[in-house]
Amino acid sequence: MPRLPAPPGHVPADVPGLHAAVLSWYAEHARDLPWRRPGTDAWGVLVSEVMLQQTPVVRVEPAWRAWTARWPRPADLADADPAEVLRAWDRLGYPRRALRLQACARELVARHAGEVPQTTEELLALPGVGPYTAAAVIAFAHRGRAVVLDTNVRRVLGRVVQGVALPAPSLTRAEHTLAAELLPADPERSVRWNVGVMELGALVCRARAPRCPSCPVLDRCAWTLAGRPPDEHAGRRRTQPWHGTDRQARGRVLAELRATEGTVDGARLRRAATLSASGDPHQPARALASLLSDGLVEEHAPDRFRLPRSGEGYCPA
DNA sequence: AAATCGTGGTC
DNA sequence: TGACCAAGATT
Repeated sequence: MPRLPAPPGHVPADVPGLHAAVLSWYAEHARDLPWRRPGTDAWGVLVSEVMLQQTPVVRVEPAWRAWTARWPRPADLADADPAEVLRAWDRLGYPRRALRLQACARELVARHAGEVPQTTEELLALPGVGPYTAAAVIAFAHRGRAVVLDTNVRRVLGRVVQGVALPAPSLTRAEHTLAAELLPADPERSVRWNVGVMELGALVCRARAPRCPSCPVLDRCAWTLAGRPPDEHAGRRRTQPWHGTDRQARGRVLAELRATEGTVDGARLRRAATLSASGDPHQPARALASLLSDGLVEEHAPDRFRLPRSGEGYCPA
C-alpha cells in the first residue's frame, strides 16, 4: 500500500509473460463499471471502494450511481442528513460504512480542502479507509504505483504463483512481498496490472467455480500444474454465523427505521429484533443499545427512536 | 489478533 | 437446505 517509488533496478518476479497475458486479457474483457469511466473523479473512486468493501459489484452499481449523482463532491455529503445517508446506503450491508464515509467527507472538507489526498499516510488516517482502500485510491484514482491486495488478488497470486487453492485466512507478509515484487515498475502499467489481476479474480479465477478454460495464464498456473490440489485450510475456515445473531437483530432494527420517516417506538423495534432462531431474551434490547452506541440510531424522546440527524455527527466510542 | 459488523446470491 | 462468499475496516 505504500506509494512505492519504483525501486531502482526493480526486477519483477520471474513469471515469464504473466504481465503481458493479464494486461491483454484485461484490455479485452474488462467490465464497463461506472467508476472506471474516464470522467470519474477521485471522490467517486473512493466512494466506490468503500461501497465495495465486502459488497458485490452488482449490488454496488446502482447505489453508487444514485449516491454520486446526489452527493457529487465531499462537501455535498458532508452537509447531508445522516438519516438520508443511511437510506441511500440502502441494503449494501455494514451500514457503519455509510457513516464513516460521511465522516470521511467531513475530514476531506476540514483538512484537505475538499480533495482526496494522495499519500498513503493521509489516506489511512481517514475514517473507513484501510490498507486495501488506500492502495486502491492511489492506484485507480491517482494512477499511482501501489500494492493493491484484495481478496481477488490474493486468490489469483495464490493459485498462479504459489499453487494453492485459496489463500490463508489472513494476509501474510509473504503475500505482500510477492505482490510488491510482481508490481510493474511503470506506474501506468502497474495500475492496469492491479485492476487486471483483480478483474481476473472476479471473472475467471473465482473462489467457487474457477473458469480455468477461459484463463489467459492457465499454462503457467502453478495450481493447475500441480493438479489443482484442494484447499489446505479447508475446515479451518470458520464461516460467519448469521441466523439468530446480534447482526441479524441489528439489521432488522435498521430496516424498520429506514422504512419509517420520523420516530419509532422502542417496543416496535425490539419486536422487529426478536429472532425465532435466538433464545436470548435480551438480544433485542442489546441490539438497539449497540446501534445507539454506534451512532446508527438516535433516541429522540424516551423510548422513541429514529435514524440519526445532523448535529453530533459520527462519534463512535 | 480474533471478533465483530449486513445482506443477498449461489451451488 | 445451508454453507460459502463478496474490491475490508476496526477494535
